[in-house]
Amino acid sequence: MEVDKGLRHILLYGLVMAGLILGLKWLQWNFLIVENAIDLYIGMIAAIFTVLGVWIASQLIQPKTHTVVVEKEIIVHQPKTFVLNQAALESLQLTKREYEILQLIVQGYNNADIANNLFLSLSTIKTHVSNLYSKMNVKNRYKAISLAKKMEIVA
Amino acid sequence: MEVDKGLRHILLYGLVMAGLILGLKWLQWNFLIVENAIDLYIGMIAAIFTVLGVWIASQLIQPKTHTVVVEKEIIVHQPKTFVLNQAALESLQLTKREYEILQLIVQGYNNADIANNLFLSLSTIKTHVSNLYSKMNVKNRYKAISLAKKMEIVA
DNA sequence: AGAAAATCGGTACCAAAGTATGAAGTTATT
DNA sequence: AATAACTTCATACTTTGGTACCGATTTTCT
Repeated sequence: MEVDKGLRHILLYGLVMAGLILGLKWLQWNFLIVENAIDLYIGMIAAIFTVLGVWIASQLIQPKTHTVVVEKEIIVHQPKTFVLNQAALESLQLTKREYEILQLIVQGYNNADIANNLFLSLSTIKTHVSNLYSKMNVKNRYKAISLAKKMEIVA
Repeated sequence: MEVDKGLRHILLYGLVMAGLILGLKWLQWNFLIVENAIDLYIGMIAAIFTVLGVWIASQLIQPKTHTVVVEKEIIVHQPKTFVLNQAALESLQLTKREYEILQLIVQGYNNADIANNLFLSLSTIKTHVSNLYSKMNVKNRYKAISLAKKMEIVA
């Protein structure tokens, strides 16, 4: 494509040149150019070839490419990957055990299961859970679960 | 800026022209151009002004801008819009009341709240809830909530 | 070393959740 | 009209969850 265009231009230029030379020859022999009229003749040639040069340049100048970046939104129905909200977790001032138990509560374990899981007595779990609720300012596991998820402190 | 540049070019062009004319005059009077050498002379002028034309054009012609649009993909995480899984819901064979109560349970209501909400007695709610759990094959509300959400039968 | 916090455990008590069973009225469906 | 399913309510009971105390270690921090 580019090469074809270049070739076409070169051929066109050659033909225009040939035509002009012939035209000039004709002018030269038929109009008995006087010595004093040589300036006018040269001026004509200068003007014609200037215009030719302008035309050539206009053909050869490459267009500037202007890149426009358009943002295309891709909506993905994908669960947000869990990122622990460290600040929120610290704001609750939970102990390690309390946080550990909270995570088990979120997973749906009951107190007895948690006790067995951690090799602790049921009373201990109850104590921890109760303290946990106090710190979270909730009154039952369901509220604790919702809050913990909303605060992004559990997966 | 644009105007200044245009003016500069016009002045430059004038000066170049003046210089060329002087040069040509000098060539004309000092080299005793023979009649037969007129073709060479004209050729020179043609070439010089062609180049001049190209130069002028290259300076003045604004390159055409070719706009290229590039799409940049941006992933947007959007919470899944709830779509009821009708088939899953029907597979449980819940009654209207049971499903209604399930929805309230998912929203975190306790049995007493549900009773007040539906203007029913606590015993009635307990009965419905118990039957509901039997059909869902779970033993408490937390499991019922997780299952209902997993089955996509509640928002 | 001493104080404070965290951990573990217990008892007692109450509230809520859940099960089992029965009964009576209503609504569909054949 | 008869049957089945649904709805409502009640009683009695068991389990689980939650609170309020308490005491005894262990760990952490100053």
